[in-house]
Amino acid sequence: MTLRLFNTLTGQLDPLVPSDGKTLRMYACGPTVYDYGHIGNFRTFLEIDVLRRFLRLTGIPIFHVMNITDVDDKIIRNAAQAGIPIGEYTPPFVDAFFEDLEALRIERPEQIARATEHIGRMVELVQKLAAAGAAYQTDDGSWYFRLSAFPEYGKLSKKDLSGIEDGARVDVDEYEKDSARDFALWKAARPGEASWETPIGRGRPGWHIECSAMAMAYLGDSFDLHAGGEDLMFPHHENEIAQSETVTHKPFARHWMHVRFLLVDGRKMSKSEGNFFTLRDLLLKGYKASAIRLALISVPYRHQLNFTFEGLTDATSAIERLRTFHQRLLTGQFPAGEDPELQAAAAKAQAEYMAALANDLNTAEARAPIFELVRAANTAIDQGQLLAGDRDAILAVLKDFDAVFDVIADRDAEPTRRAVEWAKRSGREAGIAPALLASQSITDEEIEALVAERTQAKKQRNFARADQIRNDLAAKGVVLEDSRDGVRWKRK
RNA sequence: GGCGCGGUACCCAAGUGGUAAGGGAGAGGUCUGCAAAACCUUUAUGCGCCGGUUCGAUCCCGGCCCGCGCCUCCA
Repeated sequence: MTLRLFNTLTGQLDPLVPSDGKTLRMYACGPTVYDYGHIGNFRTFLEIDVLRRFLRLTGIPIFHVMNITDVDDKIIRNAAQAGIPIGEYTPPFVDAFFEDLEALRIERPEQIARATEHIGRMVELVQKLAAAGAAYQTDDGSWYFRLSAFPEYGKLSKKDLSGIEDGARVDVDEYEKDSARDFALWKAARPGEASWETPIGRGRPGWHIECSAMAMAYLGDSFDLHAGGEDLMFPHHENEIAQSETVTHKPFARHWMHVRFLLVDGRKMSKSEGNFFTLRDLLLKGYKASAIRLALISVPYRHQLNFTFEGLTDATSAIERLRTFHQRLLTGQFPAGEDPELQAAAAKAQAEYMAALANDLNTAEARAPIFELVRAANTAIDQGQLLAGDRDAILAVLKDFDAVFDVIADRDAEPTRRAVEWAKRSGREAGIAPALLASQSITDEEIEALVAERTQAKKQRNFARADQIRNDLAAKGVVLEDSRDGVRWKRK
């Protein structure tokens, strides 16, 4: 099964296959570590994670490089405000970023590349551009890319820049660029700012150069896929193409994937609008990491996703349904054998699931056959028709579902616990939802003991005591389910 | 102003030139000591509005209305 993925460059669905016939080599723009990641950031990383996981499910190995931008204007500004060097300012945010990825079950790329560790590569690239006549230095020592050196500029974002007047919306006063659209490759050192002494002068890299340099360092002049948020298409990715292809005269990335922005309550998320959420904000409100993951990946990546708390609640319920069903399969007793209809249903769900994802990662469509199978199987179990062979076939489908969605296996406790600890440690207790604190106030062992006591009470037909225990637990967000096979409990 | 996307039931949302997946929520029922879970029934003769093409359009074309994104740091 070959993934057909929309390619920004060609404007159509193109098959995504490794050009070397083996490993898919991809580069995805990572975070600028000036603050904690917000859900918009994570939507992009989640969608790229879906891509990775689906490729692997189809048997394609991946070599995925992700940069970490640990030097840029915002970092320099924030570090200066904090009164510390950028080398001290960014590490906590890098750690937090990886912790957040883990919480959301986003797989770590094979290669992480930090900008500050690749300055030499960037300098070499600037030198090559200068040698090619595509870069020039201004009086203050900064280097710029000469846009006129790359006639294909705009081919990714389909922009025709010929009609744009120099200086129209660009600040031309600061530096003496040849053309207002020329972009910075290297920024000359300014007093008090982080800088490196290099053959092209003392300074720091412009933003775009790092991705060109690091992508080529790890993936070569040409590679299979480059991905990122839609905002990066222009100018960031356009600039990467210009820098890279001017030097190599080869196509930079063959395939470009752009993830659409998410909206919050119908508006672009921004701090000034007051609709800005970090992952940690949501965890502290009591939403589970799995629900956040599912909510953010359930709308296909090329569509705007309108994030709401209701959507998070919906996702929570959907996950509960899947987990309850999964548990039912694992703990139930089923006679040996196979039911032809259920076998066919499982095979159909599997096929439709894969086909949906292969169609430009249509996650919304991919969910449907899974839930249809859940209903069919639940019905069969209720009627005593599900056999061991059917259970195995259905579990195999769920396994493939979770290979991409990764929400059935319950790993929600740890991220929440860590978020609460972090909040307490950093003076953010006010952000912790009371219900979450209540839930955290009881241990699994205490719950087990109360459940056992309730079972005893029920045997003695002391329903008053049994209900009291159930109500007490409910107050702490613990839900009980009685069944023939015993009592199952879960934290809401 | 330029470029682009979207408007599908109470909410989210997929989708196709031949008559509307899925999830959530609500209502009724089965089961249960009561619940929960599960299952069954139910909630769009309808897919922003108006024209057109067609035997037939939610899906194609044109116009209009509304919302959103990008064009500048931004995932």
